[in-house]
Amino acid sequence: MLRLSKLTDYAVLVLARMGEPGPQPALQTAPGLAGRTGLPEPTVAKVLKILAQSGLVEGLRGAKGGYRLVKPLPDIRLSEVVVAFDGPIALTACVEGGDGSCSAEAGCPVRGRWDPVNAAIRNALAGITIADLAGPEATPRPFIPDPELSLAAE
Amino acid sequence: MLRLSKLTDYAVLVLARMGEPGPQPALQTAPGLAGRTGLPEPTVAKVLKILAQSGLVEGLRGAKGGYRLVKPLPDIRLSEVVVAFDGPIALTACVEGGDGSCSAEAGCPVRGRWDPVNAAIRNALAGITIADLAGPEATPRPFIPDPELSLAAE
DNA sequence: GGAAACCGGACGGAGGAGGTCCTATTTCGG
DNA sequence: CCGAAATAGGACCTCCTCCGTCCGGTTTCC
Repeated sequence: MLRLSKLTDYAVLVLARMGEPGPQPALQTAPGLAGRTGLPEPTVAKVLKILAQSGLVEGLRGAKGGYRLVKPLPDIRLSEVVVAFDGPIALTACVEGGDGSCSAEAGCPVRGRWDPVNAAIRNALAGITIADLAGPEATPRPFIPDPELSLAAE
Repeated sequence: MLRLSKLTDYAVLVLARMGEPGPQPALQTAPGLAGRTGLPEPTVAKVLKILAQSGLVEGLRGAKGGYRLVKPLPDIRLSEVVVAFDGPIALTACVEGGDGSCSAEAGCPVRGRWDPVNAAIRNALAGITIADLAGPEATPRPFIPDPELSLAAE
């Protein structure tokens, strides 16, 4: 139903918790965040692993290790999180170079016309930061979408 | 991967074919459209049934029956098609009134903050018509998204 | 050297989407 | 009056993807 995956949802929650000030403002462990978010610990660990692979958080190994935000919440765009978990934002499979999987590729009237739609979605998600979703204590920055991106003429 | 369902994709194709002028500009049968789009006939029939239920096309029964567009392609918003097949546009399950399904509902830092995101997606999809996806022969109308909807302040 | 924590991958179950088919109903044409 | 053509509305089954979990390996601090 045009849903993003549950992992993405969890990731926003985890990032929001990591961003709020506390006793350990910088370094947080997976078990600790699991307890604080109310999510099961293996799931939180998986989320953090993916976030680390994407470069949105930094993982420090060893005892007294943990995860640390690489940049503050207002600088993390929602689109970055979505891409990390759901892959490139593309509403249809008919995007990346025609690999012949589409049977009616030749003479398809909508060939290549989904790109402006994808760009519009991407733009919408890029205009919202995790700070916007985390709460009012974070400092949101206003965002004006570029009209050219909403319906890009070729 | 933030994909919309295949049926939605097919629906756009079918609508695009229905909109282009031809020998029978108004009335088209499911088998005929199947042959013209290259899609399997039962699938096209299913798509048309759903489109008819949503009021986007009108079905005429009996021999010499078929389907007819209710309004021209430039008046059909992509969001209408998406809603018809994928249901209400909501990126997360945490939207409609808290039914207790969310375990960490109380004290959830992102509670209710997804609504602006959903509105932004909805706005992006509403700003594109099937005519925009069908080809240049249809008359596109320029669209300027409302910045207020992209990141609605409460 | 042991404990704590991250890293990477693998595995199985559950849920939803996709595709097909069947029957009933309506309408046109002979 | 009857048969053909086409829509209407389901039911059904299969397959694929996501989700949650777990395991072994590695790194670092006490």
